[in-house]
Amino acid sequence: MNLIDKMHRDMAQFSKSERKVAAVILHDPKAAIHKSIAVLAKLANVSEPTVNRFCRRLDTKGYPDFKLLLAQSLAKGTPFVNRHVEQSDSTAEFASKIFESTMAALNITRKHIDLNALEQAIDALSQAPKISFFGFGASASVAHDAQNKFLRFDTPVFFSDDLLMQRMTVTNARKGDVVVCISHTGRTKALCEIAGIARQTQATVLGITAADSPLARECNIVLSTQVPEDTDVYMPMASRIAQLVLIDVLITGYTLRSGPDFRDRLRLVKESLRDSRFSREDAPQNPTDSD
Amino acid sequence: MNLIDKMHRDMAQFSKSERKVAAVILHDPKAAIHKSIAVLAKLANVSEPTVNRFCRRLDTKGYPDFKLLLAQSLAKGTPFVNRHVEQSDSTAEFASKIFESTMAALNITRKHIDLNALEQAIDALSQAPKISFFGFGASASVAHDAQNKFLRFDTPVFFSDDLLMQRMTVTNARKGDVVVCISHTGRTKALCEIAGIARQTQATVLGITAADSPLARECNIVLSTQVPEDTDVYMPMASRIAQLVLIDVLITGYTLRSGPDFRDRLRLVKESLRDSRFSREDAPQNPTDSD
DNA sequence: GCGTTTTTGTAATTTAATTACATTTATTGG
DNA sequence: CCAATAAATGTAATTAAATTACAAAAACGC
Repeated sequence: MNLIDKMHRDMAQFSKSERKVAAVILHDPKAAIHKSIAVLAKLANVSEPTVNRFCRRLDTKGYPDFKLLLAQSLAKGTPFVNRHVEQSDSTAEFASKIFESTMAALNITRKHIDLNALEQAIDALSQAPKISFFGFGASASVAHDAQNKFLRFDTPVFFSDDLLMQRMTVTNARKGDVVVCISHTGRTKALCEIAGIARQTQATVLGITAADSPLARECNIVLSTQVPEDTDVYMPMASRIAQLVLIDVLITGYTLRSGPDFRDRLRLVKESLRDSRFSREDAPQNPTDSD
Repeated sequence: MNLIDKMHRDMAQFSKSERKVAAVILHDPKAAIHKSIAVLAKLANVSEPTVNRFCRRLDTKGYPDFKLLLAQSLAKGTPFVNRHVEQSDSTAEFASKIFESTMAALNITRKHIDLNALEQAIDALSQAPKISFFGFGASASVAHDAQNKFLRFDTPVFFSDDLLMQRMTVTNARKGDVVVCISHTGRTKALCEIAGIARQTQATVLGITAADSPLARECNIVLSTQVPEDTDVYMPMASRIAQLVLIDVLITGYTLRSGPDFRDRLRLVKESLRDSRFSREDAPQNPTDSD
């Protein structure tokens, strides 16, 4: 476990002097790893053995070992954090922030993924006679993207951003069909309605949305994208990426479950794209590319 | 820079004894960080000062400092790597692999981003009387997504997946207009053609594509997505995510450059979406959501 | 308030790391 | 091939750092 978290957690159990040591270290852990036990003791106004005892209390072999673990905690600790873009940011700064926020969002989504729901979702998709994708606004393009991916298989796939078309399609869903509803907030009325209609047709409704949202309650299976609320400053960015990667996971599961036969067909579809593009100068044609 | 990589890189310049030290450390770096200088010296069959000198050669303050940096290198080391999905993977396994590969791709793209090109791109977009997005296949949905984002501003934006529409639009481009061409491979013939036409109209052609590709050569500004070739096993996944995040960076830059006035307008657009969704039970309405 | 336990500090000890210097080993010009 | 020189390595001494043992002080219960 992370040493810094541990220090925060055990703070209550520390003695007065130990708390002083912890405070100095936590104030600037990066600097602390370059201090000797004597310097640190002086900064905390305690004796050297107190610092040593403090290290032992945190299950380290001694001060040098403690510094080593602290250094590792710092290096590992929260690799990517969500950082807000500021008006004053340089191009390099806000670019980095956006990349890191996105990576942080993916990391969180990965950690909180409900494997059970994921398996159910892949099962349902694998056996579905028909699959349709719904979403509005930014989620519409996620739905569109999902359709593109599933088009490579021979299961009929539907997507439209037209409300009437959507309602018509979903009304005709049959048992076993999968209706995928995508929404970051899970509070888009039109989409909840679609999900509701789908439920009545006995189709399997799969939500890629916020847990415990109105939409989630309409769904049979929910894959939640637990992206922190404040991730998207001006518009949904990281949350949408998380949705897309979830779709990637779904289609990978679908492909794996379809077995080698289907994967051969997939390769054929890709090879059919060859003529539409320039050949590579330096390397053999790669049939896995597709744009 | 990573100490371990550094050791590998500088191996040739090391002296005989230094190489012995390096070998022992590299053989099991994790164990090395818990050894004293005496133990390490004995293992490498060299004297203690030789180990010390070795540390200094790697620009560390001494042996303890070296161990600290080594520990950090180990903790940090390749946080996310591209790992292939195998037929035998469990759901948890391939899900993790996809998430990590995507994060790895983003990490690489972030590192290799050409800040100069990025600034030029944002400048061009900020001043463009008209912006259009082009892409085929998987990149079409990226282009579509880009259009969605830019629609929130009052600059005219165009996107279509119809080849004729695209050609018509691009033919009418004026100087200052920005034509954004998106392709993972950069070898899609139709897109290169579009880019070529755009160039003749004196519009600024911005490519989000592979460096040194046929498409890249047609562009005025290139933002390259340096995703390893083998990232996308069955279909473009990580590369497309990288493109999307690049779009996010572009629009953020665009928004920042537009100043506070435009950002107010953006908020108004978002607030206009309120009625279309359910209110939050537990928290105030968040005007930044939009799907 | 007194005995007990816990906490903290002082001083001594041990261990580790570094420096200064000597020796060996390679390198080059004649 | 052999000095002369430079580079590399090791030995021993020095210094710095960390730990231990023990004593003093503070906190706690009765």
